[in-house]
Amino acid sequence: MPFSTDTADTLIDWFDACGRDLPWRRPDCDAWGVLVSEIMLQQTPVARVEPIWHEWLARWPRPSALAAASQGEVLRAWGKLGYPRRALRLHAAAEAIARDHGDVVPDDVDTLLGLPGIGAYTARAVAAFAYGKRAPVVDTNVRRVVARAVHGAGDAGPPSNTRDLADVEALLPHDDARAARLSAALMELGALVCTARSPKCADCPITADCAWQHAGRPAYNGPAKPVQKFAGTDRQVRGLLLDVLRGTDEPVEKSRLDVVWARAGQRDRCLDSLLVDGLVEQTPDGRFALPGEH
DNA sequence: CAAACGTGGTG
DNA sequence: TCACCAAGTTT
Repeated sequence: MPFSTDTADTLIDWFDACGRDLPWRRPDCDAWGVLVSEIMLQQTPVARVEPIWHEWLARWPRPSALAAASQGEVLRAWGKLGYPRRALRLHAAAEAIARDHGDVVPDDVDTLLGLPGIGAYTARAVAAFAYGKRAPVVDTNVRRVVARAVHGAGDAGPPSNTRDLADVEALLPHDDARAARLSAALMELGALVCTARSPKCADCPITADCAWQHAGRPAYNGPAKPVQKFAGTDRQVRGLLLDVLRGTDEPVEKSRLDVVWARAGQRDRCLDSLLVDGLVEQTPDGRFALPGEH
């Protein structure tokens, strides 16, 4: 059941009044700035992204500028944002945009989907937020808002790309500009009001139309969501290894890497996987460094 | 489709 | 303290 026109308008008005003034939402931010923000924001909070985003846009204001940097420079500038393969993929996307698209971020979903690191969410986010297009933008916030406001559930169940896209598509106004604004509003509502823990229903602009409210705010009863461990995993070890290389200009001996993790088997397996992923490079003399700098 | 993939803040 | 959470993508 789609939102009424009034509900859509209410949400858009709420977004205009209460949405955050984030740098990638400003009129002077172009599609490249939006794309960089979307990649950085994947699984990463706004507060940690903002300072890095400013550094990147000042240093690499266009895709071709980033493409001209080495992978090592890019990984260093990525810092501790996490999931550093995103940085490599964004670098590769910048190369493709510079080479194949006249240094302009594509504006259609299918072309965007062909670029490295850009999936179902990011492609539509760029189309909607950078180009004002009507495209269902489905992230974890939107899935939660739809689960509650539309389906009356306590939270979203397991993701299903096809079903999630159809759900949100049905909510969008036909008009491109308003659809794009509503997409931003849905995300912002999930981020600020309809949050995972202790939602602020008293501040919600659409409680009157919320199926979850009408149902008496039942608890989530779907399958338990898997919890991600970190301590002791390969992800932690890879992070420690990479942190050593980020902190040095010169390639390092393996002994410098060996000290970060006691278990040799896991440590070596992780170093090998970093080499395979292209996040680490071995110099001819056998030392280790970030890629493309030596 | 499930699992892998970083990091740090917070209730 | 520690489990949960944060604008996902790839294999």
